[in-house]
Amino acid sequence: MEIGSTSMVVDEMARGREMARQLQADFESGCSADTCQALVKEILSAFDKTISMVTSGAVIAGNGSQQAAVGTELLPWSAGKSPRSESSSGRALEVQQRREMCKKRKMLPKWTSQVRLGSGPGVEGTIDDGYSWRKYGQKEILGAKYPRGYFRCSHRDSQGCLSVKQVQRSEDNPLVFDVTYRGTHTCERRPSAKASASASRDLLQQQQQQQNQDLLLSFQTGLKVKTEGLEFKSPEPSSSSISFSFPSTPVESVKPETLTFSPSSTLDNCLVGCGGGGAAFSNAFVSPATSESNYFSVSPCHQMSSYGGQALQAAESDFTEIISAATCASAANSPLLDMDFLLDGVDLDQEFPFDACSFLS
DNA sequence: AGCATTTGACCAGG
DNA sequence: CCTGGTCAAATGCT
Repeated sequence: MEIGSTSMVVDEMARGREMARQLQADFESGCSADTCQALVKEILSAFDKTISMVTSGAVIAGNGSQQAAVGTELLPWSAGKSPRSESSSGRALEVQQRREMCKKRKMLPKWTSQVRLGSGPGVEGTIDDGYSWRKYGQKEILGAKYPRGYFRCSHRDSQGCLSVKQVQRSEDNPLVFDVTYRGTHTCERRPSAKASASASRDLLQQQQQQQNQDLLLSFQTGLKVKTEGLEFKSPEPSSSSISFSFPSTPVESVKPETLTFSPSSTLDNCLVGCGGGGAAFSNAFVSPATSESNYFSVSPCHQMSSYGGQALQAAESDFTEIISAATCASAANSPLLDMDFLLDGVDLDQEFPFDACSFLS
């Protein structure tokens, strides 16, 4: 975690403002899409850095020299040993660290998303948003019909990433899950996300072209996302990957499903509609963690090589497992932004690799 | 064997 | 004291 000061935050915000001005000027003068996109990335990067500095607790308001050491250095896990294995002398320190950690967690930004899954007995799915999550607990909640699952970023130990999420099935609608995120990702995205998506695209082109055309048609028909409240639109969010799987019912019978991200408090609505009997969904906005080109993929085959076990388990019983791999990385990394994507015009052959191997089985 | 998940226990806050 | 959140040993899976 980058240790920041107030001045660093201000600098970063000023940089973002300057970029926005530049973008406005370029818009008026009719700049190229590439130039605008580059500026957008820079702006988002500046915002994200700012958020990271603030939410990491690395900034003490009013005095940059009094930076609190509440980054990874105070966390028990960053010490490389189990808190409970410490000696008695370390016990007090451990308790103190735990208190600090709890306080800090409460200060982390928190928002809730509602994820709606498609219906049908065969619904299963998983999301690859470039982040990996590890389940660290499940708890029966008083008065709640369904248990709550607790997930943390699997890079917590290695990179000190504090992002966590809670997944709980909605009582009103069993197909809807409330996903509460806390903390932004400070870890690097899995580099394999894009590569695996490309591989599946190639596979698609070689083996499943005809079947997928039907699926694509169906998907395009049902997949419509509206954009509101955003000055500049991007047809594809950055570095996100979506894996879908579909019920073994005819494609034509699949009704569009919608999932809604509704970040609370400081966030406006982040509404994303997904069609095609959608399972789970995630998206990622332009992230500071990666400067790579935008990528957006949808795969009806749930990429069994990587997530098969999880998907199968999910299919068996609790959809919580589906969400376990799912994350709204966009919200996790860029909670200040609202973005809906109009995908009708997107060339799905290029950008949405399908692998219908499991879908057809 | 290494990794992820499960689950009972522990802890802190209200 | 109760509850939600987290830990970590046990277990399962690849």
